[in-house]
Amino acid sequence: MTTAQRPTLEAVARRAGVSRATVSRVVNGSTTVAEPIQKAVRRAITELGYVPNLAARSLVTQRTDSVALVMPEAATRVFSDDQYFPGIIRGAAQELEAADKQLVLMLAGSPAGHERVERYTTGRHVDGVLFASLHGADPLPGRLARLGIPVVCSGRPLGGAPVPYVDVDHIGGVNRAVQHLIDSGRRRIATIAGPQDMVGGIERLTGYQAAMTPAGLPEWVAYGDFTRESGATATRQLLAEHPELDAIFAASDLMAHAALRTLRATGRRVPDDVAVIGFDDIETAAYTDPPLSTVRQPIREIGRRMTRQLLRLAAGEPIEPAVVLPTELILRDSG
Amino acid sequence: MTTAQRPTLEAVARRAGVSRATVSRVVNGSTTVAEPIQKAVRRAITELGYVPNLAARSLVTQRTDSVALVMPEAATRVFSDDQYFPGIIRGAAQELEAADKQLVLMLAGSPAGHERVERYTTGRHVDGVLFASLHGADPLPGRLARLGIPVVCSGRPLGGAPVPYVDVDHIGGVNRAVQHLIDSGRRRIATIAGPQDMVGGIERLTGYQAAMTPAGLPEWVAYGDFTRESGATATRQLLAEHPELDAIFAASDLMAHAALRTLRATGRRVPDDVAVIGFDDIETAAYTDPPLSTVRQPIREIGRRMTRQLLRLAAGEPIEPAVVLPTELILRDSG
DNA sequence: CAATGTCAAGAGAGCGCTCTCCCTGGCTGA
DNA sequence: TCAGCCAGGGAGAGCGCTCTCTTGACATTG
Repeated sequence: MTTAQRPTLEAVARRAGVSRATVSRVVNGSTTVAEPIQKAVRRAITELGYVPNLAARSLVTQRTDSVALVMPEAATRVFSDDQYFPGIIRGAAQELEAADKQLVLMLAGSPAGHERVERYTTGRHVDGVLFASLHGADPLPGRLARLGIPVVCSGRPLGGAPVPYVDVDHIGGVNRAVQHLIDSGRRRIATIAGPQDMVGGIERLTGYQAAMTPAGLPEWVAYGDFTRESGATATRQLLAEHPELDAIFAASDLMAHAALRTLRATGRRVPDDVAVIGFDDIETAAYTDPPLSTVRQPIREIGRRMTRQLLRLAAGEPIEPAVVLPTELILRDSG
Repeated sequence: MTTAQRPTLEAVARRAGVSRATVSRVVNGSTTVAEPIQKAVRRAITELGYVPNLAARSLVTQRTDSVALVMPEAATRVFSDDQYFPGIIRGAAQELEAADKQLVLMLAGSPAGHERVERYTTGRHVDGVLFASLHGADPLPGRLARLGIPVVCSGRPLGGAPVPYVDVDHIGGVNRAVQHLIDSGRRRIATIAGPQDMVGGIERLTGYQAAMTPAGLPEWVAYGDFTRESGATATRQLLAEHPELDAIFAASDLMAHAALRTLRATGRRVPDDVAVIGFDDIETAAYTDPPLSTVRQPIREIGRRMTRQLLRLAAGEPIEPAVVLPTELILRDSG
């Protein structure tokens, strides 16, 4: 417990011999305060160690200077060792720091968590809400948008809610990757697709098809959920159904990593017998055996752009409804 | 922009035909309100969609119902693919959710960031502060504690500030790991130590020494900063100085992973020629080649316990100044 | 030289909530 | 019967800040 009461505007004003209003003006950077008075006020502020009470400020300004970052992922995937969420967090934190706003992190894995997020965000306890990686057609972003609360999603929201989003060019990136496999002579190219209730999962599969169909090649698909375990299962399944396959595109690096191991366990050499390309370019990708070729997506940049869009929205500025960032094919040794 | 003004206590009170005070009592769960009135108030609340204004509440209660989680790591290491921070975040988020409090995330990598954290936390904008993984002897936790602001650190704070903390048994875990190497016949055991300005780095080295010295074995130390790059460099250095080494204990799994690869690149077999044991038990550890033996630390549990301690502190309850969680030796194939 | 304009600074009204009184009325017990 | 006592509910004073409105001092103009 502090014994010393925190100094208030009033105290600063008395000490500087001015009114509360003037101190407020100085604190908030108004230019209409004469130089000597500004100096006196600032001195009083440092002498007293004055820090504005944000609750009081919020009460009158109707702003909170904080934004929520919601991660509605199932607990298993969030924070597995893929770096999606940490990347988004860093990008967002960086932009918010520049804007001097706070980042409130909310995990909405459980139904209770989701309800809590809803209560909190609809209660306008934040100036805006960032959604990282929606699952399925969550109605919450649309509902918030309709309430007039600024919202930006990472990844195009399924269900067609008119919510601004930032995403990467999944289709183009995967298309290039699969085209590269075709160009290097592969003809029996399978894919481990991601979950089909997430836009990333859907579009990466579309990208695969967009390269395979025009080439007249057979499309072999197994489904995973982006994790290593699911990647191993899917690889075994593909090998059982199509033992002659000579390449695999996996919709995540974790699944690609598992494919690498599973292929080796069955005596296949990578890339000699089977080429493998992943998606994400996680840190580990450069350290697999062999190093993994992959489609890089600029995760931090997604977080940054989302935040910038949100801040504009909150400031009442118009923004484009969709920002799509480029992906890049990183060729290492696996394919 | 919302056109509809948010309903206030006043509005609910009018609708329910009671006073503001009574509504407040119902909202805050006072028992001294008669059943029928409670019902009426609750109905008015749902009908109007009333959500309390937290700023207004904070202003009078002097609580914010939020706690800050500060990550003062250098940008390079935070959120590399080791799972320390995500783990802490999840653990903390989980406990805070149960207590219905918010998690405010602050990255204090840069000097500006650190200054921002200081301003924010000393300004009492949160009910308590969690520090994850201090670097060096940061004076901030001690300063906050002296201001009467609840603080809990992950890892014993260097510099001897009397701040409660939650840590794992680094020394015991490493000791067991190195002892295991000795027991399995290794005699030329080197270590890749972590940064010596972090308590984890220091104590893991101590653990190594605590096993080696009594056994009368030579102590070979190279230093890294927990990252893969530093692990590779350290391994090369150790091999140059002691080509005859037959085991390496690395103070992080990332460094151990790099050691695995570097050893293989020099033609050594793991574990036949050189055994390797890491620390952390990150997800990737089970997927290295060969799968990595390591000392597991319960990261999520650290986050949970820190938060529990903090909440107790904030509630004015007494807590033990240090909580030390056990570590566990996980034997896979590398050593 | 009076009238007007300009700009800096103060006064004061809330923002939406909690919480401490204080009042009311229905019961109890002597 | 009536004082005495609660439990339940209302009144009202702020919490610390922002912001509009107003005042006051001085410069400018006809």
